Amino acid sequence: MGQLPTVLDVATAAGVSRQTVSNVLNSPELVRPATREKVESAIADLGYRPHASARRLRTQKSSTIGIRLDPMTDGISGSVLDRFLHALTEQADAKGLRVLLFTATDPDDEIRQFQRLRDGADVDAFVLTSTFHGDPRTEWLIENGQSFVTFGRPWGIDDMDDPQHLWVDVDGRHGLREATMHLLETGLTRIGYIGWPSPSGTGDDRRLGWMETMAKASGLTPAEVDALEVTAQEGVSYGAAAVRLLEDAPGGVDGVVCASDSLALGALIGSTRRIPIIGYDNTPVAASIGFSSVEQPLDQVAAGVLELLTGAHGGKLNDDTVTDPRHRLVKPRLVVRDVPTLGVATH
Amino acid sequence: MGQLPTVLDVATAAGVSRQTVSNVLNSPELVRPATREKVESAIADLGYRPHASARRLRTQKSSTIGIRLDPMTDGISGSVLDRFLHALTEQADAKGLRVLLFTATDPDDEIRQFQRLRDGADVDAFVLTSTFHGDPRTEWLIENGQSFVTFGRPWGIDDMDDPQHLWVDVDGRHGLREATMHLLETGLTRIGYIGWPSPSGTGDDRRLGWMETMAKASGLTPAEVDALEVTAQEGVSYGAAAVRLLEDAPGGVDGVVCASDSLALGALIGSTRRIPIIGYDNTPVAASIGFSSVEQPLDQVAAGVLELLTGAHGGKLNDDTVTDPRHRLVKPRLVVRDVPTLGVATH
DNA sequence: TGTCGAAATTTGATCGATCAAATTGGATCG
DNA sequence: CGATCCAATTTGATCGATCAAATTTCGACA
Repeated sequence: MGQLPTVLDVATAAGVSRQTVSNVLNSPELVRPATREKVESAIADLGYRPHASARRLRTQKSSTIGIRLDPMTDGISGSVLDRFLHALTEQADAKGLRVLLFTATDPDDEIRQFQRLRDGADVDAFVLTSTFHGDPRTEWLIENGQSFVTFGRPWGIDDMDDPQHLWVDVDGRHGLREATMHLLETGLTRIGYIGWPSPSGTGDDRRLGWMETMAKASGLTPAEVDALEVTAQEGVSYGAAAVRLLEDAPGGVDGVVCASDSLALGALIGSTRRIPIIGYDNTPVAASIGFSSVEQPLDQVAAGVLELLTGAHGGKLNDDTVTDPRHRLVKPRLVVRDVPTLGVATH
Repeated sequence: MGQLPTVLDVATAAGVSRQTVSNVLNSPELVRPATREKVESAIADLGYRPHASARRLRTQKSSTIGIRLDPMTDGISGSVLDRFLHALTEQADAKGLRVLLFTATDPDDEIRQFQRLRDGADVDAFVLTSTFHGDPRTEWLIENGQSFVTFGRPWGIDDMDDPQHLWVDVDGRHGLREATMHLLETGLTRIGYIGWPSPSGTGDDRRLGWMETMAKASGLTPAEVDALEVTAQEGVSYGAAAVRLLEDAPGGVDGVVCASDSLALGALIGSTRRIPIIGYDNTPVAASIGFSSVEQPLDQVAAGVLELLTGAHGGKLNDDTVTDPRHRLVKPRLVVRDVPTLGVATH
């Protein structure tokens, strides 16, 4: 009860040497099956667990991933990071990796944290979220040879195919194609779009999905399609204002797809007619209120991140092994729900 | 560029020994000011950072706190854990502590994780959230002499004052007193309550706040007050159904306070008259839609947790030092917002 | 000025694991 | 049957820091 067992205790119990125990753990193929079994049962008997810090000191690896906890992406979609974090932690666990959190007030501060965590050998890779155009963080990480993967494409034109930049992202364009197509298939024609002002990497990508679907399958003229787009800042009240614009315009709208659940919720609240509205992110709000939304497959994103991180190049480029692609683009899924009866009493 | 500097490098540069450098870092009072300055400037020059794993190996402490990431407290209030986590990480950082995440599928699995993390010397304390009556986790932690603090009181009658159990919690009763009083002060009388079915530690506590305020300040008879309470499961649709019950009952209601924002949102949606409704948690949804809600001071909770953890007894009981209280009860704050115009077009 | 005790600093050992090199044991083959 | 080679295992050294004990320096005081 007093002391935790060490490799030496296990070795003694199994009648072998330290190193053999270590080998059973790290390179089982070097150990004869009979020996391995002896050691394994000794490990089980003593309840031995390797001492993480000792191992890290020796190997100079931490088996830990650092991720910044955003200062609450305030608004409704904060839960996306939350769910991603959960998926990441769960799957990292399964691979023997730990997830360490940190916070930062701004990108420069975040870089300072990178430095601190790297120097302390606390983490050996980082996962970045909410990347943006010309992000100084990825630049720093690349320059300093740090392993990292971003959740989100680098939106700068040049960076997108930078072989040193590993990324995983969700194909928002595909998501909005699905959403738009879904409404068109129910017989509606004039599908509006409420999105964020350009330029916005993610926003422009989603918008494109709506636009190309409308061009192809709505039967409207390009000018008519253009008139069905409204841009609004992120936020429920902006969504409400936007939907009114669409409804009051000549021709009106039959349905609306939005760049976010916040906008969709606003649209739902602001709408005077009961038209179907589709959001993005499938947040708990969408589920609670009951409107359709595009769901990001965050477990697939997490899996992708870990694959890239632990893959052949271990997050670092290795010029000759160009087997795996250096990024993953996963497809979101439309979750269809009935139009909710917002603000209308049922009795 | 190649190697990170170690204590020895710093010592050489400053013309002192390893241990002196170590002392400057850990027990500055042992070092003469002149020497300390020399060492400090050497540290700055070389950009030295102590190697966390080496230190942990030697001291047998990890300076790391483990916290379980809940499997998405699905519903709207998930963001509470999120915000708590953020506050905790931020303040832990400031104290040189790290926050390590883990997940678990059920309490037993969580106990297995405790064991794993303890044995690997990965963490030296745990923070538990969502504790419940007769929680096996706290039992295990106490039995095994593990440091921990819970966010949430132990609701079992016996456990509440268990000196081995450190906890921090939010005074929900106070929060509902404030909310109820606020509505009474605006001249309303019949304030209804939508809460969770008993027994529910948190729920019963909040309900009490409403009840005692009504008894004292509403001028209604106990029977009349009783009639203003409706219990509902957590969830938007249940909140909507509950508010209808209240409105349709003889006498109706002038306003409603709820045990959660989900219920409040439901009440808002389900309500046919435009009565003020107050939620609990001040989630992003409350802020977006714009209804009043009771906000938990999560940064104070985080601060309390860390104080207890790093305090005199370091999270572990030390029978003779009974100076600090072993728990903190912090007061929430009512965030007042105008009644939203849900589902009513403004033009 | 010399002595003594406290303060400041240094040296040697250690935490628990893995790496690198050395050693042992077996099977193969001329 | 003995030399050779490969597989399996062991031994010694090390990662970077702190602890414990030994040593030096310093200041006060007789």
